[in-house]
Amino acid sequence: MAEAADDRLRLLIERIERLEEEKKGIGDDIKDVYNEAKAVGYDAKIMRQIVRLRKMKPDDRREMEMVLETYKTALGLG
Amino acid sequence: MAEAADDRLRLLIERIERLEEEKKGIGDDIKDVYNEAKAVGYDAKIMRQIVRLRKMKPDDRREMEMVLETYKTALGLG
Amino acid sequence: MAEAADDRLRLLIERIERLEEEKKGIGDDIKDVYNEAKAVGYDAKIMRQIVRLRKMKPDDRREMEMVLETYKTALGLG
Amino acid sequence: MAEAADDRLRLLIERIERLEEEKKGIGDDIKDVYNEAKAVGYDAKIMRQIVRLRKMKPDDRREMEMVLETYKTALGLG
DNA sequence: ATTTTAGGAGTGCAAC
DNA sequence: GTTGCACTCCTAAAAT
Repeated sequence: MAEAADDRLRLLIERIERLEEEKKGIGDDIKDVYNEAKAVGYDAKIMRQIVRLRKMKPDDRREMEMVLETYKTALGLG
Repeated sequence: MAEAADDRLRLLIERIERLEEEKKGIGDDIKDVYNEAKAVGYDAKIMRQIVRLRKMKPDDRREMEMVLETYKTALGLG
Repeated sequence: MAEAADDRLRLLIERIERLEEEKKGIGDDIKDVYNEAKAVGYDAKIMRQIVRLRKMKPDDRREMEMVLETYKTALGLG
Repeated sequence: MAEAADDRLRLLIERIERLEEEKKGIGDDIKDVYNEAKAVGYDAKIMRQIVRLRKMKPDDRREMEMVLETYKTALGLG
């Protein structure tokens, strides 16, 4: 019976759509926070870098930063 | 007083981090649904196309599909 | 001798930079063609879809299109 | 006469496809350089950061780095 | 281990 | 001018 299969697919799609709406809502909330930050003078792009750095394990972060410094020195970007 | 500014930035960052966690959670839920769909034989990639098509306004979708057909015919992809 | 290592890194970086410039140049050329197409009335976005479809193996493309049709029918997007 | 229009579209598409092939070729060359660099012990990910930094105007780069340092200090990532 | 795929970030363009 | 869209790039995850 094809209708059963159709329904199953439709239900899966609808679940995904609901979840994507939620996800979009949260994405909008995040955007709001960045705008709020910008309004008081913070730089959103650099805040994103901070968020990324804080996601890393401290040891990995330090290691990465050290290698970066080394390369920068080698290239005269010190 | 610099500490106040530091705190303000930190609080903004922490709000963003909390929201990103939530967002990631929902992203994982979506992934689960796709896996569930795959497990019963559906093609996730094509399901994503369906989700995209359903996001469009029906008139826009039909218009787009018509133009696409025209181009496909012109290119011998009919 | 650190300078030798520095030079090696610098040379690699410079090769990459040269290649990226070339790549950017070609990207600009592609953009020009799309603009030219738009100027005579074609829809760039749909042209991109055509390019994507033509990249696929014909059998894969037909297979994909058939599954897509099936799903669209199931969802009432026919 | 529809065939003329079809041809025009086809020719535009083919020009794009040729350019995209070239672009892909260069992309592969870039990948080769990164692999070569990796083979002698360099970290490709950090090399990409270097390439990005070198693309910036020196003043902008320094400004950005200073702000980043400020934020890192504020967040205890110093 | 290699290639593909998806998600996220940044950039530039375009429309309003 | 700024908001949104589309494209590119990069990284991480997946699949093979």
